[in-house]
Amino acid sequence: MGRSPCCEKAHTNKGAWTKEEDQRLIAYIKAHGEGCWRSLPKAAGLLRCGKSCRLRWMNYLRPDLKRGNFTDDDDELIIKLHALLGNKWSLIAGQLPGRTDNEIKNYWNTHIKRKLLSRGIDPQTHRPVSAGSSAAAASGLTTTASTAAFPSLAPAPPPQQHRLHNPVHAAAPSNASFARSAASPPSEDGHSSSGGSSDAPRCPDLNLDLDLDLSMSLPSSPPKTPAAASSTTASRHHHHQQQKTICLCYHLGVRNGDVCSCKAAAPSPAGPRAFRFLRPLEEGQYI
DNA sequence: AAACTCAACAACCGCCATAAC
DNA sequence: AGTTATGGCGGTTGTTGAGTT
Repeated sequence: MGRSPCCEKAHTNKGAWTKEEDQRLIAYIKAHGEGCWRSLPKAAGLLRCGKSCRLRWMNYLRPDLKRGNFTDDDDELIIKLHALLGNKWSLIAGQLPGRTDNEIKNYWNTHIKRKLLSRGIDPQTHRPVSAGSSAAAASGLTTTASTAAFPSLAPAPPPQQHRLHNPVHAAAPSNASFARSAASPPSEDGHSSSGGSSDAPRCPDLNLDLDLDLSMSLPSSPPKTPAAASSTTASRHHHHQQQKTICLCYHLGVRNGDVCSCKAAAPSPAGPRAFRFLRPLEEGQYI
């Protein structure tokens, strides 16, 4: 039995939002906070699907959004995160305060893809696109993802000061399955690789030497208000002031102890729906 | 000036995970 | 324990405006 529609489509507006609709939504959320998106439209006097309201708020109306151009640093950060996470736009957005997953996704598709292609890098695999790349791989070329994606970084020694304190880097060699799950490139057709085994070649020696400060920001305690609980994305962004350094494994949804031995403060999951947890993989199992 | 092309981005759609019943 | 409702995510499409012919 299929899902019922989230709203009565016959009585909802679609398409671009008007200024009046925006004002109604803003006013309502200012007065009542982010709450039940399903009932919000009616309560706010909007002829919109709740889902549409949520999207409009999250991607456009939220006051903490940073509008404007991405910097080169942002570009590089997005590329690095994409190399690590694939098309997990919400996770990537979590590392760029004020940016939304939709914005980053659009930016990726319109700017960064071309930027990488102009560098000769396949934007999905972060490996060289040249015809010889597969041959190079077959011949034992050990180009890491980072050097593939950032040729300019290749000659430089591994950075020390911002060396990942997250254990992905450290744990990967001792747990190849996680290394694959966290760092496996998305399939070539642009879809997420979560659909099981793929015939796309994996990069077994993927050594993401990410020069990132991957300090994650998470609520120090589970959301208590319905509004906070209703939106993990919002809470993620709203709690950037409460910086708490935890490991990337945690942020990726790996429970402490499954594959990560990091002892960093990984509090009880920040709310029941904060993450979609990965199941620890069996040896040799691929995502 | 009109027609066309393309980049940018807002919004929609379908699916998934999970809370709620 | 099973079913349904809801929020959230990623992929895709539609619209718009700028640039080009």
